[in-house]
Amino acid sequence: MAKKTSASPEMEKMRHSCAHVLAQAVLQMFPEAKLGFGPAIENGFYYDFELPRTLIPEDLPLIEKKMKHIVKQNQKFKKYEKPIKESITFLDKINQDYKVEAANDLAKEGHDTIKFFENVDQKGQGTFVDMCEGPHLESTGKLGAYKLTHTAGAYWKGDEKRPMLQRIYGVCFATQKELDEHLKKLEEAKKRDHRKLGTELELFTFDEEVGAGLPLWLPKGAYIRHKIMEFAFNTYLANGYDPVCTPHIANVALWSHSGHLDFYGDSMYGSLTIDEEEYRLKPMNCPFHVKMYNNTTRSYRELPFRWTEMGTVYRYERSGTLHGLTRVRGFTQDDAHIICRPDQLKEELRKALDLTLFILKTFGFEDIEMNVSVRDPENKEKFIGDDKRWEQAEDTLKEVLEESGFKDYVYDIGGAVFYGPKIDVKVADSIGRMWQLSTIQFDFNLPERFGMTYVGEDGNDHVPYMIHRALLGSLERFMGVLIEHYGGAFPAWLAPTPIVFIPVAQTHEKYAEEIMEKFKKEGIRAEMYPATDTLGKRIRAAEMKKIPYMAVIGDKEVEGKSLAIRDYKTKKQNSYPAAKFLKQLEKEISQQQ
RNA sequence: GCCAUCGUAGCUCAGUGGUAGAGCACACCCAUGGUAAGGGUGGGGUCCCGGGUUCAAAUCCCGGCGAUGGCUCCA
Repeated sequence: MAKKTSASPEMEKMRHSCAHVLAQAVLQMFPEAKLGFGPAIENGFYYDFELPRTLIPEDLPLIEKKMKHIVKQNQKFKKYEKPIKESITFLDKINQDYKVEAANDLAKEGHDTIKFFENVDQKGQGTFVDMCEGPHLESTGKLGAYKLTHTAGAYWKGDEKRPMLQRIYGVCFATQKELDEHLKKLEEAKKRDHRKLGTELELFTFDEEVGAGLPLWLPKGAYIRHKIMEFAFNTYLANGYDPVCTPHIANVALWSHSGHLDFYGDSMYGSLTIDEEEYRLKPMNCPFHVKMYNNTTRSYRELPFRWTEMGTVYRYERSGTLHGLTRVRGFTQDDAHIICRPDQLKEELRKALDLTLFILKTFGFEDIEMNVSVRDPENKEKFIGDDKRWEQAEDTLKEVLEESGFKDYVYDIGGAVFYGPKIDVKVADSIGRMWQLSTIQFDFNLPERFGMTYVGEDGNDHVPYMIHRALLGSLERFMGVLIEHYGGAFPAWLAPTPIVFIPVAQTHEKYAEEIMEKFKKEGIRAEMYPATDTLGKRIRAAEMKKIPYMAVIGDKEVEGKSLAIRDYKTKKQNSYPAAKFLKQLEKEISQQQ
C-alpha cells in the first residue's frame, strides 16, 4: 500500500504538534527517555524514543492521559533560535544523544543556527523543549482529536545498523468526527483483509510445515486464480503475443552469465546438485527468453517478438517482509518480453500501455497512477547501457504516456533499476488504497551480456531493445489486491460458484436439481444447498460465502418454471423465467472471457 | 534480518502450575421451512516444535518454527 501525504499544511502542523505533546508526555513518564524524530505522517504522527523499558499496550492510555493534561494546560509553542555550538552543548547537557547527532548533521550541512520549539505553560514555565524546524500550532489547546494507535520498533535514521528505537504511532484529525470516520475506514479495511477473507471463503491457506510465504491454493481460490490467468493469457495471445514455456531450474552458469548471481544472489535459493553440476531455482524468467531468442539468427523482418509465459519464480524474501499473498516466496508472473527494433519502440510501448489499461479496467480498476522511473544523470555510472539508448527509452516512455493522456505522472529521477528505465502502474482499490501492480521495464543489461542481435536491412548485426512487462504483476499479489478490492464478493465471471440453488423444502429438491443441471450443462458452476437446514440458515450461508446469485425454489417456482433470484450486490429479489435467467447469467459470465 | 506481541478443535476465542473448554462448523436424529442463525445428540485436541525447572507445565524459563504490527528490504 502506497503512502501518500496529501494533508494540508495546517493538518501537518497539527499532527506534528501532536507528536511534540506525545514526546512531552513520554518524558513525564520516563525522564531518562531519549528522543529520536517525530514527524507528521499520513493521518497522524509518530515519535521515536529510546526508553528504559519496553512499552506495553497498557502504556498507551496512560500516555494519552498525560497528553490530555498537556492539551488542557494550553501550553504555548514558543520558537527560538540558537547558535549551533551552543545548541549542541545544550542538547548534550539534557542527554539527548540522538538530537546531538542530528544537530551535528545540520552543522555539517552548513547550518549556523538551530531552531527550537519550547512549550510554555500559562505561568510562563517551560515544560518541554525540542530541536525542531516547525511549524507548530499556536498552543496545545488548538489540537484536534487524536489517539495513540500502536507501538513498533524502528531503526534510528532508518538504518538497520543503528540502534532500534521504540516508535509510538498516533492518528490525529481536526475533529472527533473525522477521527471516528478514519477509525471506521480502518475497520472496513480490516473486514476486507485478504488473509481473513482467504480463510472465510476457503480460497487459500498457509501451512507451517510447508513453509512461510508459500501459499496453498484451495479449490475455490485456485479457480479464481485460474480464471484470471486464463483471461490474461488469452488476451495476450489475441494481441500478438506468442506463448513460451521455460523450466523452474537452470544451471548456475546461466545465472552467472545473466548477472543475477552477482547482483541478486542473496535473493536466490541455494543450490541443487544434479550430475555434479550446480543448479538454481529461477528468480526470473528473462534469461530463458533471451536464450530462446539467441537460439537462431534473427532478422529485422521477424521483429518484434512478444513472448509471454505464466512463469513461476522463487525469491528469498526476508522473513519479516512476508505478508499474506502480497509478499510471498514463490509466485507466478504474467511475464512477457518484447524484443524489437528502435523504430518499433514507440508502437510497442503504446501497445503495452493500452493492454495494461484494458486488463486493469476489466477488473474494475479505474483510478490509475503512472510512475516513470529514470536514471539519475548525476550518477550515470550506477546504470548500465549507453547514453543514447537511455535517452531514447526515457523519452519514448514519457511521450507514450503523455500521448495516452497521462500528463501528470509521477516522475522519479534516479528511481530506475540499474538495467533500464521503467513505468510502474499503481491503482486505487474500491476504498481508495493505492497498490502497485503493472510494470513495464527496459532491459539494457541482458541484450548486452548475452550478445543479442538481429541482422538489419544493411546486413549488419544490431542490438535489439528488450522490454520486460508484467501487467498483473504476480498472480498471488494480484489475487490479494483483488480480494480486498472486491471485498471477497467476486463478480459472476470470476466467482467459483456464481449461483447457488436453494429449494425451500425437500419436495422442491428434484425440480431444483433439474434446473441446476441445465445451468451446469452451459458451463455455469452451480451448487445446491439441500433442505437439511432451515431456509433462513441456508440463505445466510450463501450470503456469507458472498455468492453472486441465489435461486430460491418453492411451490411458486416449480409451478411457474421460474426462479426467485436474490442478487448479492443489490440485495434485491426478482422473479425470472428459469430459461431467461440462465441466458442472462451465461451472457454476464462470458462477456469477460 | 531487527523490535514488539501472539501461537489451545476446521474457524473465532476462553482457560496463569493440579484430569483440556465454549460458540460456530461437521455427523446423526427431530422439525418441512418463503429470504441472514429451529431443537436435540455426538465425534473431534502431539494445547506450534524441542529442551529445561517442578512431585506436577497449555500455563514458568531457554532455543527453534510460524503468524501479526512496524522498521529495513522488494532486481
